[in-house]
Amino acid sequence: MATIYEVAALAGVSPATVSRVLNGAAVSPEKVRLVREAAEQLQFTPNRTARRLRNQSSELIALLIPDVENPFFTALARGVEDKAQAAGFSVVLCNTDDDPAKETRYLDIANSEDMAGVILAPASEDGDIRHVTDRGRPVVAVDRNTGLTIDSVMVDNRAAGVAATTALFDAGYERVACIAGPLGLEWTEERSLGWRQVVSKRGAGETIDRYLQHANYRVDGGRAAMAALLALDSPPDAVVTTNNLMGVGALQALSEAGITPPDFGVAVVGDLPFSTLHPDAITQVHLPARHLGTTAATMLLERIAGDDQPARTVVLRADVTRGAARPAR
Amino acid sequence: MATIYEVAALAGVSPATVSRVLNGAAVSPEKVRLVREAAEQLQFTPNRTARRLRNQSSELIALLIPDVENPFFTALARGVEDKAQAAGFSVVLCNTDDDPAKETRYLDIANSEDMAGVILAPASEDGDIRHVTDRGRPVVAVDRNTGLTIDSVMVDNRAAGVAATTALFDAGYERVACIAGPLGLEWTEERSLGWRQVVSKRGAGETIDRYLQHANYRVDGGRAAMAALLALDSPPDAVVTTNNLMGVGALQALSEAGITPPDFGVAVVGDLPFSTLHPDAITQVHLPARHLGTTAATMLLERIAGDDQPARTVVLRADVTRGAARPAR
DNA sequence: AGACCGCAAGAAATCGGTTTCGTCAAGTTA
DNA sequence: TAACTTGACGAAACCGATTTCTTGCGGTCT
Repeated sequence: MATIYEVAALAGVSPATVSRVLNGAAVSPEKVRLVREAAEQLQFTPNRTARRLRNQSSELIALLIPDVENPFFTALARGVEDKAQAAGFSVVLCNTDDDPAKETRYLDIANSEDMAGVILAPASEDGDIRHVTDRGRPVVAVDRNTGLTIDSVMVDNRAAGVAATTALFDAGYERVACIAGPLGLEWTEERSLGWRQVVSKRGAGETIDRYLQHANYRVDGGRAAMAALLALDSPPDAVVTTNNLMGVGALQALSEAGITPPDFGVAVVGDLPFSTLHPDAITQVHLPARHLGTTAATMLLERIAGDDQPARTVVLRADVTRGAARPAR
Repeated sequence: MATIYEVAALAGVSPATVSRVLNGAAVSPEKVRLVREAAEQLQFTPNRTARRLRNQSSELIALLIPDVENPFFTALARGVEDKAQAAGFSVVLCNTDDDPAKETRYLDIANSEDMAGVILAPASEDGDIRHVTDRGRPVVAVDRNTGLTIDSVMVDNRAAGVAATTALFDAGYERVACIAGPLGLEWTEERSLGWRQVVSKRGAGETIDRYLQHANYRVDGGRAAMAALLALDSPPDAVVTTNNLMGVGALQALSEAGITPPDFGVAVVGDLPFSTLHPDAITQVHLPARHLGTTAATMLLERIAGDDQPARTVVLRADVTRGAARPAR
């Protein structure tokens, strides 16, 4: 690994001059040429560690997400990456597993690695985000809220729940259930509130609470909840799931019971990844995952560039592709 | 951000002593206590950049994969992460998009960031991996081969192709087609060779070449290829796809044509992510993605620890879950 | 012609740790 | 008691960039 000193020696100048050439400060054309040639010849790449120690900042952005295996978050990551790349930043992807301890660990790393900024889908509301913001490092929250007043990019979850549920009623279903995530997570509560709001107007009454299932927000949870719904005395004829994975689980359970949409209405808040179903059998409320990422990255880059206006919150809306109408009996 | 100097001043010792306490060198119990207290009081976290500059290495592992949105690679990433975490290393996930230029860029970054090592699913055989290995930084290739003799963890692709095809014949299908990736990629060629090997023994003869479709290895490619197969004069009654995404595409095309497995046999080399189908309708050759990751990470960590035995190649085998038999006509 | 300004470029300080080297004191051996 | 070993620990070098400080040269203004 050639150093700036070796380049300087070969070019017959001082290290300072080499640095100036590299960073575009004033140097005579003659020496610029000498330095360029020497750098070329030695295949010189500046050592980022040394540079960072001096500059106290790097071109690294940390992206903390709960689960790399969830397509929603990978799409978001792609969005972040695209914007970051274009601005000359690299993205470090970190898995928090929704574990506040892991999250804290990564935030500490972001600090001691002198990262330029952090984009965070927070595991909990009371994470140690302060560790980072206190040091003046910009942080943007994405998809979920923090307790702090920092830049954030959210989805209108209530509206998403409303849209999913409305689509099912419009398609002719009458007993619309909901598979929601665990209590205490804002995003899923908001979406199921959207469902409740529509059902209380257009639904069959009475049954609301029996038709609301809480599950862990993964595939197996959705599957179990769907099975439970089907086992009810008067089962629903349609279901809304508050995220993509539970949607997959619900469809699996239906498939195992020999039922295929649109015989049973299904609306998913989120995209069904790699679905092999006929695409318009199902209502999908497409969460703008990638857009969430690009927006967050843009905001973060602005902060890194020195923008210090008050914290902003951007709320994006989901758009819906409606599934088929309920077939006549 | 407190520095080691401030801690030293507060504790009334030299920075060297603080460093020794932190790194477990011999220091008198009394001073250890003083330093510990000072560090605690100042919330001292060592600056990783400075440490790295001195040590010329970090606890960072770069993982270069072609596509974070492909579940195969995210599962692999999880495997790497689990092992790395346990050993106190952090993983930096990088998307190469199968673009040799991006790959080179990230390899350069791995170098100039003084990363401890690299796990690489190579975009091409002639990438600039030398940049890294030449500097003595350990590199493990995973899933795909490089031209170089370095540690690598592979899948027995031929056997996977054979297993998928055999399962279909065993299930009673007679005209088994293959949807393969583009020519020139070893993994897909090997898998389709496995298919060819079985078909030439058990197949209907003649038609082999017409039943082999090449597509880009993504969902849309698989879908188009399946559509093309269905449009043949004497269409196949089953298909093998050489990866997961093309499998999804093929199933979509079938679904659009109103055909559902097992009426048409489908075997996928790879796992169908988030499948909503009845699970045993389809043959899946489960590639050990996560295991690939843990194995690669283990090998890399050994190298980082100083192991310098000759390059090893580990070949993992896939296991099969067989789909349903072909229904009688 | 002498004072002044501007610019290129080298010397040296700096970032914050780790590590070598040297010193000094306490303990050991002859 | 003198010579020697051992261990704790401070001073200073070091990692490789960037940046400030300083110097010296050439040109301009009066």
